Amino acid sequence: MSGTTILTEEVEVISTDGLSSSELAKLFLIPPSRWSEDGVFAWMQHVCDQFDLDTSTLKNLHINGKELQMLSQTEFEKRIPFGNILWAHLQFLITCRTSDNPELTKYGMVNKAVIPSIKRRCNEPHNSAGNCYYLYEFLLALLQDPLTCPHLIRWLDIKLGVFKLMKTKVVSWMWGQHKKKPEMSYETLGRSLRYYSQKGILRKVIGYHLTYQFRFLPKNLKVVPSLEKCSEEQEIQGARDEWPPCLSSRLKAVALNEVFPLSVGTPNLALLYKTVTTANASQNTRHETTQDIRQKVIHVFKLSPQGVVSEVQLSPEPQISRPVKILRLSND
DNA sequence: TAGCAGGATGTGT
DNA sequence: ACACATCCTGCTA
Repeated sequence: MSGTTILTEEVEVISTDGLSSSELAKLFLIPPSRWSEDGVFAWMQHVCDQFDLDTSTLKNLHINGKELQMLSQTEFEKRIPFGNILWAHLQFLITCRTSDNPELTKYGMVNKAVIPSIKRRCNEPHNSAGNCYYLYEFLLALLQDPLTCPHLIRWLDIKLGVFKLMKTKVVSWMWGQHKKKPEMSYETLGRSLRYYSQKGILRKVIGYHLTYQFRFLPKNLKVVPSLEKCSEEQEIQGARDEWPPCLSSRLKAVALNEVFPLSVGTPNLALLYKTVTTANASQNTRHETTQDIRQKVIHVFKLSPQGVVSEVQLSPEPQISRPVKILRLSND
């Protein structure tokens, strides 16, 4: 698809390889039944791209939105490549448009239909466990989905892996749907996040509500450009203002030069942070500077997958020369 | 009132 | 065993 393409009767967009996020946003504002063939193709391409699916099989598929919506689920899954995923996503879009929940509509909320499509990631190689979809993966998926990021959850500092939950109730609800726990609340979800702090997967950013830091990120992290309209720009700026550069630099100083990538064996990533310096750490941490800690963390990370988890805790005021407390956590 | 920390215990795989 | 889910007490902004 190239040049100017009419995606619907109303929306004209310029596209080369797929649509920009703003173009997608326009497309999603139109009922799927009114999408042109190119509109349907753009949507499919977007969804496939989100889930790393091969889009080559879509090129010879000539179907418009009206025809698409007339298909039963069985017909849809038979005719359309990755039909189960695309079906789920289509139902999600339709539900968004017709939901009587104003908040869900406003934020393009995810109906449970979208969850199976996210589940697709369970089949990826880095997940060796059978029932493998962890909360942190779920959050990462939301952070990479323009339907949920930045409305429900957003990066405050993507290089450092710092993110904020914008709509705790909705995100918790989604997690509950995924886990078939309709009573899921942020209180419960938050408890799980605190377990992640113990395991070294996340770090709570102290002094910032609903703000956490991934200690590892996937190499192929998809960055979602903002889909917000002008009316929401102030809200976005507000969120940015809550994350001053000075805090970024402090986190950087005490934590890592960069957020380490999640690599093969993601479910065991906590092990990556374990260190062989158990004895040394217990004796020598009282007068360490942040620079010492950073060096140690990097060193330890490179050294060994065995040992204890080190957790650096920040105080509200930056005092670089002051000793920093290290919480040592061990499964022993 | 909501967010947060973390202990105890239950549940499903 | 693991990864939560639930419930709880207590603290803080």
